[in-house]
Amino acid sequence: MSQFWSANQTQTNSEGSRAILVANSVEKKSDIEAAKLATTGGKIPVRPSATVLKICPHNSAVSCASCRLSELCLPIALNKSEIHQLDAIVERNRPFKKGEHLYRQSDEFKSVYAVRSGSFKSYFLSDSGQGRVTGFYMPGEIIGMDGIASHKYANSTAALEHSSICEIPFSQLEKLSQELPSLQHHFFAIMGNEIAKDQQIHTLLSSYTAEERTASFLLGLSSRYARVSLSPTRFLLSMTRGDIGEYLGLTVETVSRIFTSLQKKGLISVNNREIELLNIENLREIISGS
Amino acid sequence: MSQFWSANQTQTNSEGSRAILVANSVEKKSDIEAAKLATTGGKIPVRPSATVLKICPHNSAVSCASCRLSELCLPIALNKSEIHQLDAIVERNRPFKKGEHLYRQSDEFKSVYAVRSGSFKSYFLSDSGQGRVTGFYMPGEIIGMDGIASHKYANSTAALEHSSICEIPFSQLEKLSQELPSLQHHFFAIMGNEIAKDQQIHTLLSSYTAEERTASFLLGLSSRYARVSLSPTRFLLSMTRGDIGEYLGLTVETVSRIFTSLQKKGLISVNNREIELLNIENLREIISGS
DNA sequence: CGTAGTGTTGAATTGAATCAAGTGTCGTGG
DNA sequence: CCACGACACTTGATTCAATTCAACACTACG
Repeated sequence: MSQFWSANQTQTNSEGSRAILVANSVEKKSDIEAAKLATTGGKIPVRPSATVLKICPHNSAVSCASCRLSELCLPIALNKSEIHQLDAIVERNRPFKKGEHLYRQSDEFKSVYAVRSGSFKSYFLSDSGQGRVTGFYMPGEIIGMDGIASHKYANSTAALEHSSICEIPFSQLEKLSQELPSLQHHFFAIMGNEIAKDQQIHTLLSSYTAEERTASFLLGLSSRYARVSLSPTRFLLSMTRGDIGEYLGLTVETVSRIFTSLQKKGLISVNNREIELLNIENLREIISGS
Repeated sequence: MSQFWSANQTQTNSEGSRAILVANSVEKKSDIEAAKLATTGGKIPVRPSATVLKICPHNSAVSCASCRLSELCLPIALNKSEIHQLDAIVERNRPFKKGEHLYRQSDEFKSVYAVRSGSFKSYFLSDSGQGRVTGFYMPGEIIGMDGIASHKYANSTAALEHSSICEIPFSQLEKLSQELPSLQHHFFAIMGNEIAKDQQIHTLLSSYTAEERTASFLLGLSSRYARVSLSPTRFLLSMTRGDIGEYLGLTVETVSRIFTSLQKKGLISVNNREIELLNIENLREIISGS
């Protein structure tokens, strides 16, 4: 039994416990089994659940207060009563199937979304029809801020695997931010972070080689997996090589070639969507040695 | 007498009036002459000035209420009394000389800045010493939002020409946003706009050719000049070819070559830093034909 | 079980980088 | 005010990293 983690999985800390195996396979497990897996050894205490349903990572009945992502997502820095107020405006939609769209380019902007489980990609379609991936989103991350200024989403966003999200109507978020200074502060920070991140990618795209971009991408994923308590060294890619290429400004073929070349160098191990980072130090050196 | 406009210049609408000639030359004109130029035919009414000094584009005595950029910059959508409150927290610093730094990478984040005149570039220095330009900023635009999340600026920012700015201490901006819903709303919009803009550049860098990037850059400058009532077809570049290259992910040589090639095609006319867009339609076609 | 989508690998091509040599421009100090 | 030096820009020849084209293998799913 292999051990590659996707953002759909609940990784545990105790050695004895195990986790769900393959991306998108969650639904194939029985609720009972999923419950057993998820309740053993989780870092963040989960409210004793009335029904097993509560445990499924796509379950829409979790409140912000009980969500295991609460310390990464919007509720950070809010106190209990404030979280309760936030909770009231969050809409927990039905899960999204792989390929389903959260919204499409130039749809009217209404909400931002927090990823609860799974993952999403945003992409921009140019007039000439070809698309470019502008971002990947993992649990705890916020989607849709590109629509705030123009009241229309600038990108389309689709689920990469079976995923679930929390919808936060923006006008209500604004209203609440007016009442809760720490929410306003935190949302400014979230947007500032998005800006800083986008500028890093600007640097990456304008000066890094294909190998540097790819190494940087893998390390980025790694630390984002770590953030949600999944293994930073072994994980499943939810996106295709094509998606990665469109994101990094490379072709599918180049991405594939770089993966095999990094493997030959002993830095990573690739098997389809399964990635293992064997030597994070040397991966870092690839980037700084530019 | 040529007619190329820089962000330092005050362009007027009436045909009879003239404007200051060359970038960075403002200080060489007498205050009297500058005053005469600036007061004739300006679109936005300027308060009758007690001293001629008021007219200089770098003059720090202008209030938000009287600033000709007020409808582009932060005060947008604020009413008179609100603008007054904003005014109270804005610090109008001494002008910056060409090359002077507003802040440096990893300085403690304290303020965001609104460009009042001139222009700035932000750039990121990697460990390996080489820098990459992450953005250019023109009058009415906001600088420094990359520092909000981490409390440290992620970039360095320097003046490209003699320039002046309004400093807005961020903690005070937050406090005021708490009181003025429309300020909060507008600042969310400004940040959202920065995010959308950065994602556009992501697309540009990951799929456009050198020619497409350059055309897109020129058209972008053009519409930003138009925003501040300067000619969208004739302007002076305040940045070097090297800066442009670092921004677009190209080398100096390539930028230079593309400029001459676009000139040969009759789309633009280049003379040093003087740019004229001769055929905006065809420039647009270069981009969409990707 | 077949088909569409995804991934790999190789060979040829090419757009932009690099290397190199020059001219042009600006600001400074004599 | 001019001469100098540093920087900015241009142009050409060569190289190279990544794309393109092409053929094939794998996988996953109805």
